[in-house]
Parts: sequence; structure tokens; C-alpha cells
Amino acid sequence: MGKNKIDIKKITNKNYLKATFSKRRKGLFRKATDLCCLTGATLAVIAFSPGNNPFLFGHPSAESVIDRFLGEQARCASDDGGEEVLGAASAGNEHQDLESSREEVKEGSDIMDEEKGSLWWEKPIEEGLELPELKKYKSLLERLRENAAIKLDEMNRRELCTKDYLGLNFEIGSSSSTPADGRDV
Amino acid sequence: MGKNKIDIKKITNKNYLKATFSKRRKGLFRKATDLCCLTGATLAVIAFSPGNNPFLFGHPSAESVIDRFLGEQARCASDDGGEEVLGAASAGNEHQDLESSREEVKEGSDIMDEEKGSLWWEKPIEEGLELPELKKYKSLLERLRENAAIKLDEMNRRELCTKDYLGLNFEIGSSSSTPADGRDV
DNA sequence: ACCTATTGATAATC
DNA sequence: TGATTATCAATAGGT
Repeated sequence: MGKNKIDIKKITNKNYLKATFSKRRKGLFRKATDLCCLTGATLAVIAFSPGNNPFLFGHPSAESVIDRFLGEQARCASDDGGEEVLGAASAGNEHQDLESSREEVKEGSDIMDEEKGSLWWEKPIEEGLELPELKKYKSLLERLRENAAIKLDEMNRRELCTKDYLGLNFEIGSSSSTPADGRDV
Repeated sequence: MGKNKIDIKKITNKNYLKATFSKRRKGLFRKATDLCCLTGATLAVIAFSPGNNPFLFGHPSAESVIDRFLGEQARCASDDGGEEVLGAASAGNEHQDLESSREEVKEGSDIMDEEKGSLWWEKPIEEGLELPELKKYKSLLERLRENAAIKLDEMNRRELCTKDYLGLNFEIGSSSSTPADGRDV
């Protein structure tokens, strides 16, 4: 679709990879916006760049769509009077889940030579629940949203909600913050 | 981008709306697939059609991306030793959240004249936890996935995970199910 | 649903 | 690194 056609396979060149992610991520979010505008669909996109930076799109908001999805899944599953079967690793392992997430992130940050200067938060989140329970996720998301420096992708033109949480510093205890930057990956 | 240019504003005609959602939803998922293939990005798309049918795309899986997002949000918020502030409606209202989700769905099903015959589940979920706690969501998602009749959008060609949970019957206690159908909305 | 005229997204390049 | 442009890809309208 550009000057030349390309195969849809993993790009190895780091710089080209970053450029491509940037462009196509924007294109994807634009398509998402159009779809929402045209059809009023409820839609969320969660993306982690190759450099593990998070991007969000959502209408009416990413969190609300995720909540709805989770809620309907739960509702659906609870409507048939069945019994817990797959709970092998489910009961009381909230902490484990959180821990594994941390690991993932840590590993992830090494995948690419991140631009450490492009943190898009105005300032680090000024709060620190122990949140041992997932039932606090929802409020956490809201707090995160309100505290984060948000880059409105370009969607402000419509009432859709697009946010790029770029340069989210995933290091434990990190309280450093840097000015916004235009880079995606 | 078709025979004529169109304004990106809400489509009123129901049939045109359905057709447009169908086409553009597929296009969006294709873009998402390409982005994942090219850059290896971790990506999820959650969409509810105008008829409130859910569609999922995810690499490596929608659930894993959602989990990661939730996990990182939690981790991020808990890394600064702050205090709960926005919890106005957060503490101990898991049930309320679930209930409001149900309401949303109920209302939603009236928005469009749904094709009641296009239920894409092989059979209704054979389980019914009370799941009074959100920390069971993860396992529920897994169970739902295993029990649902999954329509692989067309992505099987790559190792990405695209699923259309179409015709998900959100009625409480619904145990009816019907064969798969090709309609999106 | 399937076609095709057109516009839109984007790979390469600067 | 952001902008430009030649090309392919997505899709609006009609069948």
C-alpha cells in the first residue's frame, strides 16, 4: 500500500519497526474512530508497542468497554448455574497475577532500546494502594486516567476517547517523569 | 474511500449501519492483524456492534492483553505509595458493577432488531458461579472462551487470535443456542 | 453477499 | 525526524 507492496511478516530492522508501528498504530486508531463515529459501536483498543509502551483507544472510554466486556463475560458464565471448573489457578492468586505482570513488563523493557526520555506522564501517579484485590481495578483505572498526562491522538475532533499513555515507566517505585514527546514506540 | 466520499457521522439507516459495521469491523481487525504481524505488538480489540454483539481480537489473546493492561495499571498505581482518593464508588461494590453491566446489556439488546437466530455459541455456558468477586474474572474468561463457539474471523492464516463471539445471548438464564451465522451485527 | 469505481492508508524517500 | 508522493488497499454504492 505504499510505494512498494510488503509482506506482512515480522520486521527485523529496529528503526523501520518503530516507524511502522507508529504509522500503523495511528491508522488503526483512526479506523477505530471512524467505526465508532459511523456506527456508534462501543469499542476499545489496547496496544503495547514493540517497546512495550501502552496505547489506548476507547469509546466511550477504554475502561468502560473493558468493564463491560468483563461484566458480560461474568454475567454470561453465571447465568447457567454451573460450577467452577477451570479455577486451577484462579482462587486467591490475585497477587500472583500481579507479580507475573511485573515480570512480563520487566522482560519487555529490554526488548527494545527504549527512548527513556519520552515519558508522557505529567507526573508519576501520586498514590499507592496495596490493592491486593482485583475488585479495585476499576477505580484504579479511573485514577490512572485522571493522573496521567494524556496525549489525545488526534481524535479530539470527535467526542471519542483516544489516549496514548506513552513512556509509562514500569519500573517499580519509579517516580521519575519527563516531558511529553511525539514518539510512539 | 468508496464510490463516493462520506462524512464520518452517525449512520441512521439501520441496514446501512449493519452493513457498514460489518465491513469496517473486518477492516479494523485486518489492520490489527497486520500491525501485530509486522511489529509483534501486543494488541487487543474489544468491539460491541450496534446490535451489541461482542467481537474480540487479540494477540497473543484478548484476555491476556486485558490482563496485562489491568495488571500494569494496578502495578503503576501501587508503585507510588499514595492513598485511595477516587474510590467514591469503588469499595465493596463489585456486585453493583455486575448489576449495572447487566442493565446495560438489557437496554442494549433493544437498540437494534437483533437477529435472534444468529447465536454463535455451540451451547450455552454450562456453569453459573455467583462470582461475587472480580478476582474470578480471569478464569471466567478462560471458561467462556472454551465453551463458546468461536468464529475465527479469517485470521487463522496467521497465528493471531481473532474471535467473534457473535450472538452472545445476554438474557439472564438464557440457555437457548443456535447455529453459527455469518452476520456481524 | 459480491463488484468495482474511488478514496484512503502507507512504504519509500527526502 | 516530520513531511511528500507514488502505490496498493479498504470500502460506498449498487447488484
